Formats: sequence, C-alpha cells, structure tokens
Amino acid sequence: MRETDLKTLQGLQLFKKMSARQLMRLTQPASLQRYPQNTHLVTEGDRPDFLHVLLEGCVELFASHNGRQTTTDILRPTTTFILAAVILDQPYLKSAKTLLESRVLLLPAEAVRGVFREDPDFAYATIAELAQRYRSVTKLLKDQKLRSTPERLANWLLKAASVNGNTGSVTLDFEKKTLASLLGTTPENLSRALAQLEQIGVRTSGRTIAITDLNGLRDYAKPSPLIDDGI
Amino acid sequence: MRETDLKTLQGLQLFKKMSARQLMRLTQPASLQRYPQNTHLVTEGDRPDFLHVLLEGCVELFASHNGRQTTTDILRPTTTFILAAVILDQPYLKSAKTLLESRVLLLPAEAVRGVFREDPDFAYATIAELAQRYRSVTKLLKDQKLRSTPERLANWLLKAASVNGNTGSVTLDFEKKTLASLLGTTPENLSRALAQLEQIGVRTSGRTIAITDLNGLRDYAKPSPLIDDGI
DNA sequence: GGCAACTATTGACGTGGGTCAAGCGCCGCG
DNA sequence: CGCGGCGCTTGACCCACGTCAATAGTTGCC
Repeated sequence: MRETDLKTLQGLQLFKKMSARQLMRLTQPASLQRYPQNTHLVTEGDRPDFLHVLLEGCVELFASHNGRQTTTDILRPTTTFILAAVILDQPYLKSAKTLLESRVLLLPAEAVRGVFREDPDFAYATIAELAQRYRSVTKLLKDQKLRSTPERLANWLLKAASVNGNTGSVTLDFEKKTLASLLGTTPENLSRALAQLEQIGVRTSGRTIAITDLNGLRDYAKPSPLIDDGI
Repeated sequence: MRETDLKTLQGLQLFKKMSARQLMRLTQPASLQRYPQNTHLVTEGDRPDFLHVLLEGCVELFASHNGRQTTTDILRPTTTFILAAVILDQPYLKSAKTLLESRVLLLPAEAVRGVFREDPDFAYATIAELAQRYRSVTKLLKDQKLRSTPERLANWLLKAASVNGNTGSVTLDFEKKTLASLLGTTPENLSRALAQLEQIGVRTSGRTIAITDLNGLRDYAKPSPLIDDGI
C-alpha cells in the first residue's frame, strides 16, 4: 500500500483521528485492488468480507428485485462503502460494480469490527459517519417520494454542477441509462426530461449538459437543504 | 419517571448495556410527556433538543416539500426516534406527530451526545442502532423504487399480519390515508389496490383487513429479506 | 336526534411515465 | 470499408396512478 494512499485514507473523517497503531491493524491485512470498468465487486445478499474504500475511479451501487433493477448511488473517491453491512455482519443490501477503472482498498471486515471496540475515537467517527449516511438515504427517499422525474433531474444537475465548480456545465463519465436508474426512471424518460428542461435553458449534447440559466433552473428545481445537501 | 418506564428503557438495545450511572445522567434531566392524538411533536427543519423515546401510543414521521407530503414511518413502542439528527446536532429531516394518545420520554440532546463520549458500550450500541436504521431506510428506498403500489401494500400486509401473530387479519389503529401516504400513494389508490388484492383473498371491511389466503398473498407479494425484514 | 365535518369509496378523466419499436449515431472489429 | 452492436433518442401506445367530483359512511358535537 502506497504512502499517498495511506494519507488519503487518513483524510477521511472516518479514519482521521485513528491512532497510527490501530490504522496499521486495519491496513496491514488490507489489499489494494485495481479493477477494470464494469467489474462486479459486491453482490446483494452476500456476506460482507471487507469494508471497501474507493480510492480512484467510480462505483455504482444498485439493487435488484423480481426482474427490476435500480441504482441507488454513484460513488466518487474518496469514500468507504457497505459500512453498515460490515458492522452488523449482515448480508449486503446492494450490489456494487465499477463504472470506470477503479482502485479499491479492501479492509477485512473482522478487523474493522475489532478496532472500534478498542478505539473510542474510531467508534465516535463511525457514529458520525453512520448518522450522516442515514440522513443521506433519508434524503434520497424524500427525493423519490416528493418529486417528479424532471424535478429530480433538475436537482441532480444543480448538485452535479456545483461539484464541478459551477462552470455551468456537467459532463457525465458514465452512461445516461445509469443516471436514469439513479433518478428512478428509464433512459427513454430521462431523454424526455432533458428535452423538457430545454425550455428553461438546459442544453444537452451527448454526455455534456449545459446550464444556461442557473437561476431559472433553481426556480424550477426548488432545491432544499432538507433533501439535497450533503449531510 | 416511573420505575417501569426505566425498565422499558433498559430493554432497548440502545440502553441495555449502559451503566446505571450514565443512565441516570440521561434520565435525570429527562421529561416524560403525555400527548393527545394528533399532537405535533417535531417539525422538519428545527434543531433537535431531545432524543425522543416512544413509550406508549403511536407516532407518525412524515416530510413535506413544495406542497406535497409523505409519511416515512409509523412508530410503535418502544423505540427512539430522530437519533441521527440529535447525534449530529443537525436539523430534523422529518416531522413527527402522534397518531394515538402517546407517552414520550424526552432525553436532552446534549446529554445524549455527552454520554457516548464517555461510555464505550453506549457508543457501540449507538453504532449498531444507526447501522440498523441505515439498513431500514435503504430497504424503504428499494421498496419504493422496485415495487408497484399493490406490491408494496401486499408486503406491508404480510409484515403487519406477522407482527399481529399471524391471526390472518390486520386492524389499523390509524387512518387509511396515513397508510396510503406511507405506501407512497393516495387514499383513492389505496382503496383500488385493496380492491385489486381481493382477487387473491384480501377482504377489507372498514379498518380491518382479513387475509384468507396467506400463501397466495405471499406468492403475489414476493417478500424478500433484502427489502422487508426488520434488520 | 340531527347537523357538520371528516374519512373512505367509487367513477370519470387526465397525465406521468413505462413499454415497444424504429431510426440514428458512434464505435469496434473483421 | 462495411458490418454489427450498442447507446441514445423519438414517436406511438398503454397502463398505473393522481386528480376531481359525487356519494356514502362515521364521528363528534350541539
């Protein structure tokens, strides 16, 4: 494991205050993997063996049931995933696959469970992390139940544009059908939603979506800190 | 605060392993409230002052946005609620109101945050609690995105019937429109969904819903431990 | 009892969004 | 270069579901 990766790991709020010794206990038995695009990492229903840390690339979390499938998250570095399953030693509720070539650190689940037994700082960081994730999913649920597809799209665009430093344009580095699934709709309907947003200054061209009237889009999207913000 | 209530509190996994001394620290400044039906307890967006514990009655959690409203949970004793907001000292994401006359214990938020700083057992219990809740919301999201309204209803009925000891019938102690909102639909459509389920042996009469063909209902609902179970 | 207010149901209707099919553009590969 | 495959878009269609309105049933209150 590279020195820079260790630094990256320590940059995460989850590991920030962990003692060097405990961190060793996690990283010693860890393995660093590089996966090509579209690699299946985790399967819904399986028992968790590792806490995953996405260091580079892009990972999709999705769930299937009864012939249907839906995306719940598109992850960017640096973040852990499937923390809750690891903590409870319960089956994964979601599957994961890479959307881009990715580097992922695998921390043995047993080691993770062991550490916060002994390290109060890590325990507290875990509490904060889980509480934030709980709130994030709650927001996804509200987004889904309280908004229409074009509204969800509009708010997603606002968030994506702000992450990109508000250049007024968003360029996807994954397929539109993945975005459709994340928004809880089909590729066909995503196309229509994008076409609909053209009226308020959203210009789509391939994988690049330009926002020409940010205020107009905001008016339409009605973003709320109780649904859309990070925490 | 009554002795029996203290016992009830200690029965919760969250407080089970907490030392008597720490528990005192929480319950000493706590206040026990009795609220009539339809009392507004908590408002979305407000800062959390208390960790609430529902001791008796029934509480609805719901969220509003842009003129729409949706129910996310219907709580039964004994359970805490709005834990994540209290931990992070962040605004509530949901509102709460009583559906029945209820008794609620209010633990000062600051005291709660203080205790798991000092009590590793409580910290660990909090981790487990939050991880479970995270998984529960994830399941709600999957339910919402992967199933139709009649399917959600069928699965809700199965769960409700099993809680009631599988007598083959479910009797609501709140309004149908609340159930409709929980299922992510309207009262009109809930009526239609119930009518539709009559074909597979679900007989509705007022607030009582009888399941005459449990296996038939299961076949239709296709319940999954990855969407429907408690944990 | 009787009225008012509210809940639940039912029907009619409209709309959002899923489905199916065709066409287009892009890319990789033979 | 041409072919096949895949992703995306568009149109046509249909179904699920929300909306509106009318009615019946319930509850509470004077």
